Amino acid sequence: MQSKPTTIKEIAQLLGISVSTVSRALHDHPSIGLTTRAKVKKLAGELNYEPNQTAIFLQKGKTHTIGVILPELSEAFFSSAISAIEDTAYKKNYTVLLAQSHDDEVKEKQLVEKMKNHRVDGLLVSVGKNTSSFQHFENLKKYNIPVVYFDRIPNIPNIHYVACNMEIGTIEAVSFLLKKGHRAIGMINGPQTMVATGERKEGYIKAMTKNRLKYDPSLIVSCDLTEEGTKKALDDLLANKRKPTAIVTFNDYVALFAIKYAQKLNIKLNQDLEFVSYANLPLINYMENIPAASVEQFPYLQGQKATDILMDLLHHQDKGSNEQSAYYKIIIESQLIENKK
Amino acid sequence: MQSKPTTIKEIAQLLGISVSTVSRALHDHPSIGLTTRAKVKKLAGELNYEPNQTAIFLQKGKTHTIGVILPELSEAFFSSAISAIEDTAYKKNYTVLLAQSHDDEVKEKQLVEKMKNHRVDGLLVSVGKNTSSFQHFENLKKYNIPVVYFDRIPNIPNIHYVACNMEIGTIEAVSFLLKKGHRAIGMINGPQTMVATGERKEGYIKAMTKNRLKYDPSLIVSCDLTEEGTKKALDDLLANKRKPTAIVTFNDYVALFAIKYAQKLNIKLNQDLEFVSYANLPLINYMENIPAASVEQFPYLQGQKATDILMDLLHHQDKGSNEQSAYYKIIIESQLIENKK
DNA sequence: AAATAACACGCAAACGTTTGCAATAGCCCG
DNA sequence: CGGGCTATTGCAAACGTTTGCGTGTTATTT
Repeated sequence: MQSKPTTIKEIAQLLGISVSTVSRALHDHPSIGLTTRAKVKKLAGELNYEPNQTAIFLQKGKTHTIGVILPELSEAFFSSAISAIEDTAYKKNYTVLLAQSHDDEVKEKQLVEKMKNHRVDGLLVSVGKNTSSFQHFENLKKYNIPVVYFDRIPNIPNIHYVACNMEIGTIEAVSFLLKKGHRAIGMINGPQTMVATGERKEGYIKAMTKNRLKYDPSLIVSCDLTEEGTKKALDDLLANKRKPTAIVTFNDYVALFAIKYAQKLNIKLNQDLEFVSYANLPLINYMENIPAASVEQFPYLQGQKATDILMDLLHHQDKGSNEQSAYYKIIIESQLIENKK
Repeated sequence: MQSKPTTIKEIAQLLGISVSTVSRALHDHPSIGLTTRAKVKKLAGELNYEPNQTAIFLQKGKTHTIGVILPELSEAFFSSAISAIEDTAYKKNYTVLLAQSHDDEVKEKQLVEKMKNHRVDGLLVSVGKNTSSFQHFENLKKYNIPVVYFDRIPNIPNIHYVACNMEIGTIEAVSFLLKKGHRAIGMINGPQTMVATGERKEGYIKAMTKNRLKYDPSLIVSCDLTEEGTKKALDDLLANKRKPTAIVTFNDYVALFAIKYAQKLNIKLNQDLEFVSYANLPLINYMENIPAASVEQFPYLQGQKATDILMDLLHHQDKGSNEQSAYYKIIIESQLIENKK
């Protein structure tokens, strides 16, 4: 009962014709007669013939498969991105090979090797936060495997990437609060080491100066993004000589920690203290007490764009050959979204 | 500069020996002399030789790849599960091919075909909530592609699966509410088509009878798991002649929809109405108004076990041949977790 | 009616690897 | 010194496709 899948060879034998004819008939090659074509297709249908992709891969040197390497599948941002990637790839008839680095540089390197051995046509990467060398990715160029980075991109030249710029969104966020009358606006920012922390700070300052307001450094505090750290940061801000009436937080997790803590301190939300955050969590839709607005980073869109770029690269790599000094550098502007309550 | 990957053939040519010798040398075949073996390995190292998996796949008929089909990658439960699957597969040197059905039966069927064409060695499946026929999965048996179902399992015999039994958790959940003094306990259940719906209902009934209480069918309502459906279900329950003081909801999404709606109706949470739910969302930790308790379903563990089973099947399928009437049926007991607020 | 074009199909190589079998060499032993 | 053995290596088929080229048949042209 354990039937092996039908092969082109069997069809050929059964019909008394050659394999090449069968192959061509199946592909509607013009040089095959209509009657033969019909016969072949009929039998193929009856035998439930499905081409063996591995054989085609070997023959064509293309696998119609793209690899995805990212830090953590279970993080909301990435699971949303991978969802987009899979959707987009599926539409173009590509399959996705998945792997997570857990922010481990060594594992990341192994995964690149593995992807190469599996002969993926291209790679989508969001680099681990500890990754310092990007040679393992750069090596792929030699093998003509294009790489598109997204969200967490390496700081090196000559790469394709799509990322989200936090500055604009931050300016919008601060402006939003200013327009609502707030003047003392606090910020619970991330660790100094992260690029995103700098972008947020810059955005904050630009928004203030654009509105001819003085920038008060004491209103920006760092935070390690844990619940405890958030509490401490909020305490600091509330103890400031200029007590903020609104706070921009590094991300939704921090915002929710802060909101929870503020409630415990009997602070009236959206009255004594208003929050604006960065949307890492799609789940915010399900909640009652949420930041008044969020800076959206569009994980789904990022995944989609990155995949589109990769597809484009895959379909044009034969032509432009070595002259292709053009690199995709897509910046998605973050955008403030007012949360409906 | 665009070097093609090194092949075994090139190594053979460079060394003036045959490909078979190279192949065997690389695999430490005993019949190859030590000196040749060393020479081959040295050159292979220098040329950065990596075996072409697609060729090996074709030759061996095995791809060392497992397919995963699940409804929605961006749902917390599944992203946690896929994370476990990838981790476990990685340890056994397998790669995972990923696809989401979006609960669309037609797409699910296409994906099965695609997986088959890609010659995955085995399949991990969580079926879509509307899937009514499972023939597309059953067909894989003929091709000797083992399937392990997890979480959302079809109600058919002779399959391998790992699932979480909702009954125990539900009994615990209802008992928890009874102990708190509730007598009119409502349940917003899922669609009748899902196995999990039945289990919840059974658990509910058992908990009631165990406590010598009468089971009132009007207190259990179905729901399509959407926000609108949830509102309607809650309306129904609140209009019941015996108005419930506590409600068990099908999952956290439903719970949060219900909680949001209840607040809009000015119902005092944890006072007029208490909720218990099933934990699909790790993010519930970040929120203020949450169900009093949740039934944990261990997505990571489920993914892990399912992958282990599949690995086991893959490594023993040659032997037992057709005598294997033994099917893995792993039940993970759900467990009530009281949410700290 | 002969030359030519158009059509339909088959042959065989190629993709990179594995592996059963054959072949060669060197060696020991009688 | 020849027979047999072992240790090493090569040959070639196989996995399932695709595709350039060649060939035979039929239809069209002048």
